[in-house]
Amino acid sequence: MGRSPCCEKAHTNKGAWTKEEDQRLIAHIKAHGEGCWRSLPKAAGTTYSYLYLVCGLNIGMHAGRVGGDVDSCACTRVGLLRCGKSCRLRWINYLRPDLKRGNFTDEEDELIIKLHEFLGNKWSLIAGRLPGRTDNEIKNYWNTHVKRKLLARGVDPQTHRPLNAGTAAVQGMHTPSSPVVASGASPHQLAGGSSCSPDASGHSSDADDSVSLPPSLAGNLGVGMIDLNLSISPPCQPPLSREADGVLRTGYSEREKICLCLNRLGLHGGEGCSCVGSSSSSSLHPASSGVLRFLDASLFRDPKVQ
DNA sequence: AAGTTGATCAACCGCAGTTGC
DNA sequence: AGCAACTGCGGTTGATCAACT
Repeated sequence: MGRSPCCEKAHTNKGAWTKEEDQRLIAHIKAHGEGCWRSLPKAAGTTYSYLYLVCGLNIGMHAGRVGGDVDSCACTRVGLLRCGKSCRLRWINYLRPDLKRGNFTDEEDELIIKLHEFLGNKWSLIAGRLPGRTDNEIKNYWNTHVKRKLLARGVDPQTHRPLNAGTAAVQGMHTPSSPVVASGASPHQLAGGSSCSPDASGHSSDADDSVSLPPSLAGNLGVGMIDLNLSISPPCQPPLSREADGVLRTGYSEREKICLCLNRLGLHGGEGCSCVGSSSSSSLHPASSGVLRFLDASLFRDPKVQ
């Protein structure tokens, strides 16, 4: 069976959040930051994060330890008895100040459809490409609106194939379970480079950072290149670094990029990398047939960490 | 006006992956 | 290395509201 619940059922509220609970959560996060539910108190034996979060609104820790004197704990006075998981969800899906409210635009609709075609039900990845939208929101929107929209178009919302067409009719198409990626790469790995905005021309500023699509698929999507960088907004700022020649440059160095040579991860130019010797970082990688070459190091940074 | 049905979406649950001891 | 605990994700549920009968 699965893990035990993240928190004790006793002493926690469930169901809809009240305004007061929202305010307390917002105040706590403003004071301590989002990361608070991760940071456990170390000094008091076996503890649970929700206890820290709950009581962090007031005195710090829920009676010191699980099984402690709950009645004497400020939690009971604070009145926000929520499991940390629930707090996180409430914050991410509802209280975060950068959330976009209101209906989805047609552009967002189409982007969701395209991303879903590539990624399947990877709602968090899709949400990462729609600033201000949450995975939960997109998931709900997909299930209530987009599915129907696609069915009305005669498209299977799961496979993105025509509902009554044979497989041969859409050769070159792929499904989320058989994505068009470099061999050995999963849909999760179908990522471009930095999350920097496209330049004024509307193209990615670095050809390496986009994913080339086979003509059949590109035609279907109505695009030639689609930027599938899946890092979470805000857009990255490539680091400023001083190179060996003493000159300050921005951007990621070749060795900061994760190389997919030989279908394994490693540093570009490192052991097993067959890129070495290629004249330019923009040249197509022989192992990836140009579909996917690098996962930029920025993808592995915690976007919340500035 | 009351009851029923359908749509929407916030919140919960369980699991997998990750982290820290 | 192994285990316990945490985090984050996707699937599902259930409360609420609007439209309809």
